Amino acid sequence: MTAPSKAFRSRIQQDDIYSIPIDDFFKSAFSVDCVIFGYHEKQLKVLLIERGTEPYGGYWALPGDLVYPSEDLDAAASRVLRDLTSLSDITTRQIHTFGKVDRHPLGRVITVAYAAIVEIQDIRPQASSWASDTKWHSIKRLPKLAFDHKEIVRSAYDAIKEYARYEPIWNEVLPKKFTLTQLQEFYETVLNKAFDKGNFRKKINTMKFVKALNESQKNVNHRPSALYSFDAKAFKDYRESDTLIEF
Amino acid sequence: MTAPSKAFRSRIQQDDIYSIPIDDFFKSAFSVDCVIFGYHEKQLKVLLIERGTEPYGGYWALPGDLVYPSEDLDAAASRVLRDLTSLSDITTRQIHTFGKVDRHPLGRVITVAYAAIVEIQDIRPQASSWASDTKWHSIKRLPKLAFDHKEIVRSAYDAIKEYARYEPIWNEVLPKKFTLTQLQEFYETVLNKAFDKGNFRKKINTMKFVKALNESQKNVNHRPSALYSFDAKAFKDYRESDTLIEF
DNA sequence: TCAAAAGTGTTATAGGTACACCCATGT
DNA sequence: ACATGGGTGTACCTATAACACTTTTGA
Repeated sequence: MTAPSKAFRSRIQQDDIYSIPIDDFFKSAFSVDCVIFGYHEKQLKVLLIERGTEPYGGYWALPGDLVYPSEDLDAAASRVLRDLTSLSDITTRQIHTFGKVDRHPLGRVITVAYAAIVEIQDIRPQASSWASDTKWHSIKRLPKLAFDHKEIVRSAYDAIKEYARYEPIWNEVLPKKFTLTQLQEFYETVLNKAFDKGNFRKKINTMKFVKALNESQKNVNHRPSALYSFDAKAFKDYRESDTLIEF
Repeated sequence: MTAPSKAFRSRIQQDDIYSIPIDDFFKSAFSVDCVIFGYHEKQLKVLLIERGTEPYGGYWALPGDLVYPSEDLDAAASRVLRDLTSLSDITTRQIHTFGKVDRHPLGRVITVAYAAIVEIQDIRPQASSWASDTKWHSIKRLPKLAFDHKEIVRSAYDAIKEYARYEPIWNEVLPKKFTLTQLQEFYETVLNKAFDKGNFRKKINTMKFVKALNESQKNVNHRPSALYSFDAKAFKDYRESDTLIEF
């Protein structure tokens, strides 16, 4: 890609900005930042990287990168996620775009925030090629973060709670076969809210896309739990119906 | 603002993109596009401008503009809205950011979509300084749109429906004193769904922030309706409680 | 037989849906 | 008196919440 063509620069210009040299509009950049939530046994965490360089050297920050000139925005988010976790096929959800003038001390950079949720055990720590140090931090006790990343995390956390209420995001985290207790613990952790066991199970029973298997746990020192799985086809049907269940 | 400093360009660069000249990251621009919904008497419309120049000359498009180098993102959206409608103090809501590589035929431009809703009667048509022609189009019958603007409108429409379910956005559109029928018509129009009169009124009665006034309509050839108004203080209390009402 | 967790049942209340009916005003 | 929209009441049904109870396993 070469410099923006004269045609591009004149065509894209609007009448009332004639007083500002058009080149100034090309002194900005855009990035993606990923809020990667990690779930494991009633713990919700966020994957942060430690910055090696200024600005905010030594601070913890969200993994992110500039978007390649010939790379779709969503693809950039998937790439950051993949480089850091070695996981592809993870659903990333665009959350919000942050564009305050002074949010980056060295220039004008707007950033598009994405969120994803993974099972912590599925990830080899330090798998990234470019993050100097990475660590899972409990969502409840975050360190000081670089840039406006605290605000980005807060926003992504709110968003993931909304997603959890309407979509089976637990399918991205729980094992293929899971127990209802595991499912309840997931909801309780993410939504930070306790549910009554009986009522929870009644509600799950109304969800046709949570299918009981003819299997149960083995070698537990209590009554073994029945195992359930996510039924993608039933979920598709449910999506197309108009009776939506929420938490 | 001058060209990005060497320091900025080297600091912002990440290790794994060394193969791409850093200058290429500054050949892009970002814009805001506004989906301005207009409501008036059971009609929901979108304000479009006619493009005078290529690309997409003659097409209808969303009002939008490049973001000024020293302008916050949200401020840019407010500016576009204000220039076109002469209205300030309108709530704009960021919807989504569109960043496909090929979405702008003349270069790499990502755009942040914002939505707003206004009362059509509040606007002097053609009030804009830079839009060659502007027109309200019914949400149900949109013309061919420039760029990916169809997708943006779709996305904003979905978002405004969600907002309507949880927030009193009718307060941005209905007169200070309104009737319950007007309120019901607003919901029916925006959500594209009919409600039972009695049940609707029962639900509204549970909302403490819709306050009955001791006034009624005058000079109507039927039983005059009681007038209601939005109670900002009661709404604040409601927001801080945990029992949220939705449609 | 005990601990631990799975799993079920009962009851009360709140909220949603459908629908019928009455009311106040101008013409 | 009638057309027009405003406004209310009831009966039914479903969803939710609180809570007590029974069941199955390994140790």
